[in-house]
Amino acid sequence: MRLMARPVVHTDSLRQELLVVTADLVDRDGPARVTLRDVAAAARTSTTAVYSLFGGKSQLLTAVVDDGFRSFRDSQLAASPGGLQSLGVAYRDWALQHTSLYRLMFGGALAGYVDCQPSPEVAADAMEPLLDAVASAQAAGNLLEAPTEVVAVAIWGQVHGLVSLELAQVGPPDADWAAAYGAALDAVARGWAA
Amino acid sequence: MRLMARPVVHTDSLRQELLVVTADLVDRDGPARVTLRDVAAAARTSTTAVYSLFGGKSQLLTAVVDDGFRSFRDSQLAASPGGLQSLGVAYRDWALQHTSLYRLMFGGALAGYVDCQPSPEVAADAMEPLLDAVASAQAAGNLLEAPTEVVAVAIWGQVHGLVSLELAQVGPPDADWAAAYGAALDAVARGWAA
DNA sequence: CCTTGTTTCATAACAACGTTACGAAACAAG
DNA sequence: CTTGTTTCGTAACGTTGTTATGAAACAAGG
Repeated sequence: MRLMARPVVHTDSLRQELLVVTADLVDRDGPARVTLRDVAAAARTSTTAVYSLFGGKSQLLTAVVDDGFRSFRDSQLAASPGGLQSLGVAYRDWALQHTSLYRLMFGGALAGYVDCQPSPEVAADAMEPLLDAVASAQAAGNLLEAPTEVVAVAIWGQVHGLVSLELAQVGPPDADWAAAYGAALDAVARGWAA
Repeated sequence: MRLMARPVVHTDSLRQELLVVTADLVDRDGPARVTLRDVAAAARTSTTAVYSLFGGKSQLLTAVVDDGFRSFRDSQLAASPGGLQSLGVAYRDWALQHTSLYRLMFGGALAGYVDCQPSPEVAADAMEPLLDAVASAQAAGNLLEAPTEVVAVAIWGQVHGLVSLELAQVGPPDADWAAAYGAALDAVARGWAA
């Protein structure tokens, strides 16, 4: 029989708590101002918990980013019935409702400031609604017959780029981002129409 | 007459040297691994120089980013005679040749990991070739008559998004980015055609 | 009930970073 | 040579991620 010792506190529920608390801090103060000490204090534990449950700060942030991609996929799934345009609108809506998380998800990996690249399968899952929409639009003869993945990646990039320029506030200071986004969605639709 | 004291070493040429050295380090090790001590050592000076010449690390990085936008604008200007498609190709070429810098320019601001947002007028200058190309294509009747700035921002975003997804390696692991980019440029052209 | 043994985790130490404060270095003037 | 002033390299500080240490917590055996 196994010798039981001090009871385990670094359990899976604390893991969840740490994820929530970290996501909150990221959303409130931005990724840069999130420290392990703050995370631990907010979860009423010590920094050791992060190391025993995640392995370190980058793995914690990676887990937060993965959760972000899952939440994003859910919102895409909900918008799926509306077709491609609806996916595009939902994309920006989600990003504007989770600005800091979106910035961490894409900007973090881009800048290389944290080693928090999303797990490939999670990112792939997030892209699935778009892939399906592209495939069915192609099947219906409404979309160009280029390889589905190529079309989907291209559309994703076009949509992501506008949102990320808007969030980074790079570009003309008085830019009308909503108008630009709407016009871009229309252009995307026209550009890929069969 | 002014009382001369210890000769000035923190001169403008040292400022340039610091910019070059920092850009080198960013390009070699990525923005995250650049420390002021390394920068100072590489420029054979002390960290004080960064503070007296720039004010701090964020201002140094901002200056590097601004230089990046200027170099980017030069490459866009060189591609200007080829029209919109040529600008698009040059965009990705420059990004792939200055990956770390590009990541810092856009990912840094997006992730908020450093306070290094580009100076607005420098970013605006970088966008000028695109604005001009859009304006003249509109004048020639080849492009939609939506507000020039809206069209330009939308196109920039579409192009930037694909490049940034490629650099961040977010997306399908076996994605054919070159193909996706080429197809996207064609789609952009079709989508905004008059 | 106390001792022993084992596991678990909070605290404290460590190294590295950005930043600031200090004081030596370097030269003009008297 | 001394004094005065400016300049900048060195060293100190506070904070960060990470690691090491030892106390806390409980089961088993006497």
